[in-house]
Amino acid sequence: MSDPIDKLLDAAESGKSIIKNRDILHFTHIPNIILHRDSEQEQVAQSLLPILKHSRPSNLLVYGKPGTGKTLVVKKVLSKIQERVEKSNFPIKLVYSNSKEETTLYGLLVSLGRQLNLNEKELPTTGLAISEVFKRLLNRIDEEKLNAIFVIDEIDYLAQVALKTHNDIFYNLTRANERLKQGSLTLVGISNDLTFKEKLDSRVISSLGEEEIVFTNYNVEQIKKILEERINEAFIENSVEEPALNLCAALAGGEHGDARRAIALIRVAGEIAERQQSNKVTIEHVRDATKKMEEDKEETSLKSYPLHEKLVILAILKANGSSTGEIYSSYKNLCKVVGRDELTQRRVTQMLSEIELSGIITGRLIHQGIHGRTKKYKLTVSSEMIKNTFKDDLTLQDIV
DNA sequence: CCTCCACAGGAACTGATGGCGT
DNA sequence: ACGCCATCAGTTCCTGTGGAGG
Repeated sequence: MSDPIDKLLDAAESGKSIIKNRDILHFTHIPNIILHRDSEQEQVAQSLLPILKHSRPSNLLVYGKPGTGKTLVVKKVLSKIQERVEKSNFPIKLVYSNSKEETTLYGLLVSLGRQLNLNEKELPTTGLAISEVFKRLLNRIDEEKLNAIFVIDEIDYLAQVALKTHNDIFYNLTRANERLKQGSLTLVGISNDLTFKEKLDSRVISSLGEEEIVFTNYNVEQIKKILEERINEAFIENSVEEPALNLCAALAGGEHGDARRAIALIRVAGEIAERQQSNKVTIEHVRDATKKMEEDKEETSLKSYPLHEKLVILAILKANGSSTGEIYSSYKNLCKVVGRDELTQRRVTQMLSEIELSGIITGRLIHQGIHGRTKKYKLTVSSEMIKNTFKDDLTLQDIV
């Protein structure tokens, strides 16, 4: 007679769990787990050594593909150094920001400012000129004689934005020390793209890239070791089968050597195994995990699209494997049905390439001679999946 | 060999939003 | 009250292009 939900919850609570410490299965929660980045840690530490002698270190650039642990290493080394110089007369102020999370230049500067304890009043979230924001950051550093270290993650992304808006933010950042009477500013840039420097002004390159460190990709062996260590801490003993571990390492390591992905994979596999009341993580669980992660990613990105993007996706669904022109007229029909103004074809082609980037559709450029040039798009996800995710959207209900 | 299709995709612009300093 | 500044979705205008068909 008990509620089925209660039953489920009871079962989950009392059921056996094979994961004993979930935190360890999140890539970024590293207590002191070995990253196999000894030499890189050493290099980062080396280049920051001047701090210990109470002087400003050179700016630093760190390269590496995603999931190579570059951010973790930088953070770890910096916080160690910070601990050590805490009480000296050269304490450092650590400021971290990710250019991808803060989509605009303004947002990034504000996030940096907040960490320097500039409040809403001293630094509003909008309304100011960029140069004004920058001035206020420098003023704060100057006033409080801070030795600030700005860690800017995915700095290549920021470089693109700066290039597009013709902003010389990098120049200002790298030359900030010339404007400071007291305190100092050191820049640590982290980038996925080894070639991004070419886009920058040569004056900026020389001061930004005073020191450079490259993180190589993990190979499958290293990924396996990392996984083993995490598994030892996180799972109950002997609950992950050897083949499952190998598959995990092979899947993540084979492509890009992405340790983050490998760890996420083993975590999801573990969760699936628990849900099935299994006491071992098997190859099957890992396979299911890859599938599930893929689907989750697709579903969330599908849900997060604005209305017109959703309409475009539905238009592709109606005319699968067709050209931009056909998709566009199908889209126009859908617009009529839901009673919205249609957007221009230019905008729709742009949307299509944006959607393509997320991997939900794939496009193929085709030259048909006298019949012109088109891109033909195909869905990579099942139509059921799309229908299911769009079912909840009120304006789309009738068409789905 | 030339033409011309049916778009791709870059660049510059617009208008709304939101909030600043003076 | 006013001008200014940054951002964003969207528009307008544009140049570029591989190859079937003449």
